[in-house]
Amino acid sequence: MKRGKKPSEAWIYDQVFGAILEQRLRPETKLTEHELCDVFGVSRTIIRKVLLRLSLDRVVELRPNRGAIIAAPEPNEVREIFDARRLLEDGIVAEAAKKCSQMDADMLKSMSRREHKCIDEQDMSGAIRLSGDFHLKLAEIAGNRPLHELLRQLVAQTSLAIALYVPTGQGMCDDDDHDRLIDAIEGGNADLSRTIMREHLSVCERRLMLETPETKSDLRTVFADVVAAQ
Amino acid sequence: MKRGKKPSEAWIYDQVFGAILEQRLRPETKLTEHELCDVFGVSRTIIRKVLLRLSLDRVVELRPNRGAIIAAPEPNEVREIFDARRLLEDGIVAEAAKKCSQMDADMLKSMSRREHKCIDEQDMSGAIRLSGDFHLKLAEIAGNRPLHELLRQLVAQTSLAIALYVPTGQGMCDDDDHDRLIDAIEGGNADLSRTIMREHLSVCERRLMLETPETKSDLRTVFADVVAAQ
DNA sequence: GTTTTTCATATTGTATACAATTATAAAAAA
DNA sequence: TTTTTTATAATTGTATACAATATGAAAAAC
Repeated sequence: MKRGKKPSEAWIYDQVFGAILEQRLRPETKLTEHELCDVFGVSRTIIRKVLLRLSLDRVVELRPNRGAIIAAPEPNEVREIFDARRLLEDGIVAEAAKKCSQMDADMLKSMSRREHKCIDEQDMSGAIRLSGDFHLKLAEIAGNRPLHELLRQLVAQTSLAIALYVPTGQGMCDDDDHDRLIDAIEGGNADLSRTIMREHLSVCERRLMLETPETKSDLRTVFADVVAAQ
Repeated sequence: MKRGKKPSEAWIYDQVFGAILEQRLRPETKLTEHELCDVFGVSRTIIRKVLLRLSLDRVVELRPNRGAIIAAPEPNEVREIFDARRLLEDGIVAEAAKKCSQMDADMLKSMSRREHKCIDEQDMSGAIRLSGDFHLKLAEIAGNRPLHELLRQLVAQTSLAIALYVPTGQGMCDDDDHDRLIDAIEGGNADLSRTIMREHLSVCERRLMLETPETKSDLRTVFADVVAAQ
């Protein structure tokens, strides 16, 4: 924690969100207000604001009178998030392709380089973060603030889903979709950009182990064949 | 206000939002926490939560150390909101056309009737609300919860924009776009639905006036009748 | 042995007290 | 008069106290 000065609400938000990305905080984990107060050295007033923001980003679930837990989106919900992103980013990337300046393109390339570096160093939470920032930068280039804010929410939820459904250490974005996207955008090719974006999001979605059932296992089902053989 | 029992956070949110829609609260009006506490008979804790939620919906602006005021989106921002809605609702209405059941269609028709009734009775805030609900119902039919939540935010911002940029009493939706939309959706015609929706949103946008009326309101006067009922 | 009840503890929800900051207005200087 | 300064009041930001609710463990009932 920061020395001397008290940590800000935004900083605490980042710390908690980061811990979720790094899977140090697992889904369903209870976030007790008093514990967070102790950890960060602030009052419940601040912690409650952080928890409210996280809950509005659907990263934690706020249950009335029963406190906050780390959210655990069902595979079904994750698919809806990706559907929503395909719709939004289809329009965003097309607009970005029209408006992208040389400075914008340079920034995108720099972000992509940093992302590759994280992947090389096995820093998966860093890679998830930078990947999200890359997509948000496109929304910024597209120049529609409401869309940028909406995508920010979807990216936060996607980041949680990746942290949940991709085993630690396993590669998520070891391809170079982002680089191909930059080329298409830099060339002002809106249609190609859209195709790559759509395909990119679908590839990401398929990499998630969404077939894994979230619900608890039924013992009878699990041992059905063993018992039958008896 | 509710008798005896203290008003809930959600109810206060609705009251304030409703007052904005009905233009009893004008843009730039300062929302002093203590005054709202007096008006609604709750502590600042509750009022601050309401203000935070309203600010996240961009209906009020929360300025650090300087309190909350009713938001006044610039014409430029309003255009971005409509751009964003065209993108989202293009996809939403196409999906709704595919999935719309008879029960859904009946509900849409019922909502449209109620909307026409409000317009006939010059109840403009009611009409704005019902129009928003109609669009949100389409998102519900489309069956994508994240998209529904994102559209809810955009609808709230649009409602504020309409309340701001359309003079009181003047018609906003005196056409029957919604009814034509229902026909296309009921017939499962996705492409036609998209065309109507796109055109509908553009017509709404063009109806808005680009002059900014900025008279502040007095909180006690605005909520006088609500409090008297207690 | 299992379930239900009861009670103590822990946790969240709300109100309020105090601190930090900003707005207002009167007094002083230009 | 106009501007600057300064003190006072008003308002927001944060911490904490108290109330309402939920949790969990021991005792009672079945």
